[in-house]
Amino acid sequence: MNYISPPDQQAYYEQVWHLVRQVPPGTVATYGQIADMLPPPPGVELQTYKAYSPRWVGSAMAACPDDVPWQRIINSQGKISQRPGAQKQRQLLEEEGILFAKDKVNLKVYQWHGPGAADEPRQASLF
DNA sequence: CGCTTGACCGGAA
DNA sequence: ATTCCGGCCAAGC
Repeated sequence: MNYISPPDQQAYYEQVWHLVRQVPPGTVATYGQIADMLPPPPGVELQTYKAYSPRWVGSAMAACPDDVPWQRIINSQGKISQRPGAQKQRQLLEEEGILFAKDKVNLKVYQWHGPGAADEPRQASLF
């Protein structure tokens, strides 16, 4: 299988973690979605970024600190990618109230819409 | 030093 | 719906 890594892996991972920490309980985001919310690192062509960034997000999840809700990141099909620990991920999501139908969640219902989206708690307006 | 192995995704067949 | 393919790196053994 092909693979490439971001130029500054650590810096990129930290951006991913920062974003994932904002995903609220009871909602999910996809690897590709998280990747698309971040800018391509310096020197990475957009095309290259689009091709590999979802996997970079996956790698970031594999190495994330304990305070990152890694379980809320699933694949673009609404399923939990096969790996050791997948069962626990599903359990954690179900504990947050997410329902699975035939091993997949309905993204139209549970997908996070990004920072500042309508379903997000928000700080009071500055005006 | 030389393998092996990765939390992905969209389009084509 | 399902399988296959390209994308072409770096850490760990």
